[in-house]
Amino acid sequence: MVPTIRDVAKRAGVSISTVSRVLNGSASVHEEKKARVRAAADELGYRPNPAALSLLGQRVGGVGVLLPYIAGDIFSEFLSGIDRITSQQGRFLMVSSSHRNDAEFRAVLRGLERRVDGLIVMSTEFPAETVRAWLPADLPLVFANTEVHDPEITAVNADNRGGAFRMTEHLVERGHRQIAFLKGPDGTYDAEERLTGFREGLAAHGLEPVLELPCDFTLECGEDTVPAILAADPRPTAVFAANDDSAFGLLTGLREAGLRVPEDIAIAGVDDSKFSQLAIPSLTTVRMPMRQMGRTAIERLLAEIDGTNGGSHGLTVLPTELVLRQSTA
Amino acid sequence: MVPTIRDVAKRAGVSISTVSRVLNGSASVHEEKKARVRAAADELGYRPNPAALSLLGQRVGGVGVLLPYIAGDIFSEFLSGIDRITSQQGRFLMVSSSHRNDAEFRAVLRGLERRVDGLIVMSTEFPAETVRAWLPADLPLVFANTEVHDPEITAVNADNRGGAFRMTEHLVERGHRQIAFLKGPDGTYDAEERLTGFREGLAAHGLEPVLELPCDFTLECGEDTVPAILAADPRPTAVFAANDDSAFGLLTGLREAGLRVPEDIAIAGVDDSKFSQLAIPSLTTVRMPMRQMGRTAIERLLAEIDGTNGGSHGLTVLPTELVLRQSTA
DNA sequence: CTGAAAGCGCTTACAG
DNA sequence: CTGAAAGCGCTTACAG
Repeated sequence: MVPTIRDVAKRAGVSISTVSRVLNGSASVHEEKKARVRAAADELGYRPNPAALSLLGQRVGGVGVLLPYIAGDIFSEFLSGIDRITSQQGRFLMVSSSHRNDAEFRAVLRGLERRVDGLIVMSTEFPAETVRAWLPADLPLVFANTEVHDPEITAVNADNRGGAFRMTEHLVERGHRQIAFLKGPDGTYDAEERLTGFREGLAAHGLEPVLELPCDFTLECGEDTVPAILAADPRPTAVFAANDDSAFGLLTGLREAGLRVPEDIAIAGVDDSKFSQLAIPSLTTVRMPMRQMGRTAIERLLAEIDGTNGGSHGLTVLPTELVLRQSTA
Repeated sequence: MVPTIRDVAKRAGVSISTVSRVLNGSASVHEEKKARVRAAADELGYRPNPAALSLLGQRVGGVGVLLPYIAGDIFSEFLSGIDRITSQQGRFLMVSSSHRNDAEFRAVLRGLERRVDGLIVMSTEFPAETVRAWLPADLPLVFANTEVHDPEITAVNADNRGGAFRMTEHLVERGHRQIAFLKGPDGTYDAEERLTGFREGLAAHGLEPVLELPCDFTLECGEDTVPAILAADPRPTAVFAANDDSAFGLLTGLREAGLRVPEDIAIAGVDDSKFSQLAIPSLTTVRMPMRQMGRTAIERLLAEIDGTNGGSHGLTVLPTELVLRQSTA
């Protein structure tokens, strides 16, 4: 069996209180006993039971992360930004995902909330205020990439809208007037923001959207959309896809249809995923700072947990960056 | 404050024992009280404190996953294979990674072991027997993609060696005699297995390796290796890279050097990562069944946790599959 | 300096 | 059927 504090006490010939004091350094203890306790604990490989600590209201040392879904290199960037810092601090990470409806979402939340010191939630489906209300008011909480209005809520977003806006301007500046948009999943925060940025970008130049096509961030739907794009009249000279994956799908579909990118049609995406520089042609895109978003989120969460944030809440918006490559050259 | 069983008892006008019995259905309770307890628990939003349950030796409901590192679409496939099943069962997932040396590895293990009902460990650096010895003997444990010899250990691997063997044969059959190999990180299980498969594949045809180049599974090292390949005498007519990412790096570097793939030099990888079919030329590769590996690992772990595995341990080797595309055509 | 005792939130024999 | 009590592994006043 796993040794308890009682085993250590017995072996060291002291009371469990003394063991506790030595191991936590919480009070002065006779040097000799101190040494005996340390030795006993070492020999037994004693480690306090986290459940007992947590019952006493101590920190559990864990941080929960809730993602829209685990798969995807974009999210693993985000996660590794968090993981680097938590594992450095000896904290552990609880990761959960796939919450399609609010019942599922709340179930996952319930499983997480009592087991961690704080939570990072990336919710593209529910606004921060809604999720906040599902959780105990005293649970440290940071949102990422989530719709938020209440300034009391701590959150870090990327400038989805601004990035899409500037990408649209870039296309206009390159002479495009018929620009189609490949949408992300309906009702999804980042997808909607990008669409809005696109529309605003066009409007800023007195243009109207010619074509807004439904898609869902996947390669497949990008590829499937090609016929609709080619059939459009007037046919768009550029397509701005709401993410890189669907842009890759476009690239493939267009090549199969015998079109050249960017000569016949320009393509742009959002994410700057690993392959965007490798694609042929390489993909012009809006870089989403996922790793930095993870880092910022965990830093703000830890500050909140440790009470060192001085009550500073509110939204941090990380800048996005235009990455110009061959697909719009 | 979060309501406790005591609050529910008070509200329902019964003892905490009765509350416990009602909520667990562990004994028959007067119907009327039952209803009162249920109502009180509902109104209060009562949920048992997982720490208390865990102190009593009950299952905590969690599964830990230890990965070499979190980033990478390959691992997120693995994770999502696990996550699908755990979240279906209302279990939670604790994920950890980045263990560069054994001290770090053991620290992560310690953080995990008491907080979960079982553990899935993907250890490319330490053999299963070693990791096993670092953990309590009674902790349900499944290894994935890890060197293992002891038949008592439950593990699921992909047939790295066989896949590399067949890929090598494929290259030989396509007429290549000067085949270079781009290695993975030294001392890493899957990388070593692939190298072995390569050598055995050559040997089976009476060939010798002409060039085995150090690399570390990254795009960058793949690209950086190109000069060495071009400088080799005799120059290889094919390069087999230990993973897709380094193969993509090769593709880029070779194109920049003005070589055509596969006409001037054939390229193959391992993984069948998302982008391999999108690359130009599309990449011939060995498909690693990461999602299935995750699914199998979690299924075997849950069987072990629930004691429904009938004591069946041992290694499952999932087949890998040759995916022939343009880069070796 | 140090031990006995209370208590964190629960479950489960043990008595009724 | 139901409550009081013990106990899971710890920490922390409380007395010495």
